[in-house]
Amino acid sequence: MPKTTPPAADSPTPAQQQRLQMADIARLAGVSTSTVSRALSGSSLVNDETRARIMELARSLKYTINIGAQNLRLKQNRTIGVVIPYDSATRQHLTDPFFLAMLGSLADALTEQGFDMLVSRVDAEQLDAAAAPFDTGRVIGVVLIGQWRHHDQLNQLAARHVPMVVWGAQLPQQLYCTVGGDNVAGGRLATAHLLQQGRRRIAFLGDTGLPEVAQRYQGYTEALAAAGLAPDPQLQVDVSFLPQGGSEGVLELRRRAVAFDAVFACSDLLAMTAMNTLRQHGVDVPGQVAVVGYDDIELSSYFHPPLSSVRQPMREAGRALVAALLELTEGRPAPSRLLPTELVVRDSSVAPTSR
Amino acid sequence: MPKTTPPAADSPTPAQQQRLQMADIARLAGVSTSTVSRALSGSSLVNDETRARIMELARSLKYTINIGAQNLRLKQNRTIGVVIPYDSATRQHLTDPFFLAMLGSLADALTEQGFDMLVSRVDAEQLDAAAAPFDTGRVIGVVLIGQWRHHDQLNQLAARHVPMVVWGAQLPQQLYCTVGGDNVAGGRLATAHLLQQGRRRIAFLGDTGLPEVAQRYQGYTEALAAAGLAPDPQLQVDVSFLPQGGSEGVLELRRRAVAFDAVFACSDLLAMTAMNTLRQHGVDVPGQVAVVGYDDIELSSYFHPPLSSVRQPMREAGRALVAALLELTEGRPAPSRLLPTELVVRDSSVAPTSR
DNA sequence: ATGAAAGCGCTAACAG
DNA sequence: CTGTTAGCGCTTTCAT
Repeated sequence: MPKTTPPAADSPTPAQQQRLQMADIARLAGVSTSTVSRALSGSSLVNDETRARIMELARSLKYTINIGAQNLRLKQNRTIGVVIPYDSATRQHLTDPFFLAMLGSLADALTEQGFDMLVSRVDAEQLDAAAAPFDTGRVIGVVLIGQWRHHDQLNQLAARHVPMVVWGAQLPQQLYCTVGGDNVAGGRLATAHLLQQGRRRIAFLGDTGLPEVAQRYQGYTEALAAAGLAPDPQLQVDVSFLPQGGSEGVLELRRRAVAFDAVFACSDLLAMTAMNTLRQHGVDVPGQVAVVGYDDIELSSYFHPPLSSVRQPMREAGRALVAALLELTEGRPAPSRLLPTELVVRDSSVAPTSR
Repeated sequence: MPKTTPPAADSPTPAQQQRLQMADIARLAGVSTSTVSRALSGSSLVNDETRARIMELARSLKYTINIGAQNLRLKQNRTIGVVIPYDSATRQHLTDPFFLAMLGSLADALTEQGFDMLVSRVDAEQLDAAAAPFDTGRVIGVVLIGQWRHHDQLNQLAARHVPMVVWGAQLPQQLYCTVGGDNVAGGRLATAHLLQQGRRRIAFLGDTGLPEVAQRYQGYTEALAAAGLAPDPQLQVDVSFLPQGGSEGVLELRRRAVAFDAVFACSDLLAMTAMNTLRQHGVDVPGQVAVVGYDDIELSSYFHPPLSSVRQPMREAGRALVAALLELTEGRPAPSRLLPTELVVRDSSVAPTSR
C-alpha cells in the first residue's frame, strides 16, 4: 500500500502554501512521477487508461505543472519583456494614451501566440537596464516601446546579442531591429492635406531631436517642396511629448509673432492642448487655424472639434513587434519593418467653407 | 591549472545562447560555485578580497544569476500578476484610459517594491482563468482590475486561496479583498455639486448592474434625498462603459422625452461622448445641461469645455493594491480598503452666469 | 508501458 | 573562510 502522507503537513514559511506537486499526483495515482509527467504532456508512451486517470486526478485536484521547474529542466521560457522607458527629466508617467494602446496591442498579440508579458519601466537615460529581465533569464527577449534619443545605447544592447525589437524609426547604422509607422509618409500626408485645404503657413510642433519626429518633419518638408514651398524654421517648435507641449508650442509661435494658418502636431495630445490654447486666444479652429495630430488615439474622434490625425496601425504594430522578436529569439535575423500610416480627416483640419 | 573550457562551445538549440553560468564564473575565479553564490549574495562568510574579485569578474562578464533557478531553489518569487478582464461580449480592448492609468500606477508601485509585473488579459466570463499564472507558480499573487458582474467567481477564487486583490467595490459576503474608490461618496459629491449649481433634473449614465456603478447611484440618490428630492427612474440609463455609451445615453433620454438639466456620467469617456451628442443636438454645455464625469483622466482637463470629474487617487490606488496583495502572500489577512474620492470642478458643470 | 536515476542552475547545510 | 553534497520540481534517457 503506498504511503498517503498528505503533502507536507507542516507550514514553515507562511508564504509557502504547500502546493500540490507532481510527486503527490504520482502517489495518489499509484504510479511514478515519470508516468505523470508523460501523461500530462500527452505522451503516447503511456497507457490510455492510465493517462486518463492521471489527467482526471490532476484536473480534479487543480494540479498544474510548475512552470519555473519545467522551464529550468527544459531550458525554455515563454515570457517576453515589454519595456517602457520613461523620461527621467520629465518623469513622464506613461501618460500618453498611445503608449498604453501599444501595450494593449502587444498584450493581445502575445496572448494570441501563447506568450506571457512581463512589463517593466526603465529610466530612458539608462536603457541598458532594459536588458535586465533578459540577463536574469526571466524573458527570452524584449520589446522596447520608444527609442527616444538613445540610438547608441540600443546599438550597444544589440551588440550584446540581447534579442530586442524597438518601436521607433529606422536609423542609419542601426544594429537593432525596429518596427514603426512610416513617419515620413505620415508627415507628408498630414502636410499635403493641409496644403490642399489651402493652408500655406503650417506650424510643426515636435522635437526634431527625436528620430520619429525628425522623420515626420522630413515628410513635412517634402510635402512643402512638392507644393513649391520652402519650410520656414520659425514655424517649427521643439516641444516635448508632455501634454502641455501643445500649449507651449502655440505660445512660442505667438511670441515669435509668426503668422500661421495650420498646425501639424506630433501627437494627438499635443494637438488637443494646442487647440485649447488657440481657442483661449480667440483663434477659431479650423476656421483660422487647421490642426492635424498624430497617432489617432481613440479620444481624437470625440474631441471638439473632432481631430484629424495620422493613424498608425496599432493591431498590426503589436503583431509585427512580436513576430520580429520571435524570429530573433529563434536565432533568425529580423528585418526592420515600416508600417503604413493613413490620414484620418475630421473637422479640425477642414474649414466649414470648404466642406 | 584549472580547465578553461569555454562555456559549452556547441550551439545545439538556436534559441539557447550559451549563457554564462555560475560554474563558469567559479572556474574562472578558481573557486567553487558555493563561494561564487555566497560572494554574489554578499555573504560575510567569504573573504573580502575573494568577494571583490568574484564580483568584479561577474560584472565584467555581465553575468547575472538565473532567477528561475534561484527561485526554484529558494522557493521564492518576486513576480505578481496583473489581470485585466475584458468583456467578451463587447470584446472591449483595454480601451478606457482609466484602466491604462491603473496599469501605470501598478507598474510604479511594484517597481518601488522590487516586484515584477506579469500582465495578462482574460475573458471576464471566465475569471477563474485569472488564477492560471498563480497556479502554475509564475506569480505569487494576482491583482485583478475590475470586478464587473462576477462577484461569485471571485469568491470562488478566494475560496481556493488564490492570493488576490480586486480593484472594485466592497460587497456583502465578499471573501476576497478589494481596494476601490469610495463610490458612494463620489456619487454624492458629484450630485451635490450639481444640485448646488441649481440643477434639479440630473440624469445618471451608467449600468447599475455593476457594483461600482450601483454604489455611485446610491450616492446620487443620497444627495438627492438630502436636497429633498426623489430619484426619477426615467433619468437613469444603463449604458456600457464603451465610449459610445455616452451618446446612446443622451439619445435614450431624448427618446424618453424626459427633461434634464444635468448629466452625471460614470466615466469621463461617457461624459465626453455625452457632451458631444448634446452639442450635436444644439444643447449648450454647461449652459443648458451641466456635466460631471468620473475618474478624472488626464484628458478631461483638456476637453472642451474642461470636464468636471470625480477623481480617484491613482497613485495611492496602485500602492494600496500592491500592499494588500503582499499582505496576503505573507499569509496575513488584508482588509478591504476604501480610497477617498474628490470632485474636481471645471467648466462643464458650472454655468457661466454662476461663475 | 513504466520506473530509477540523472540533472537543469542554483543555494544551504555540513564538514573541514 | 571554503568545498562537498544534496535537492528545489520537473523531464528524459536508459533499463526493464
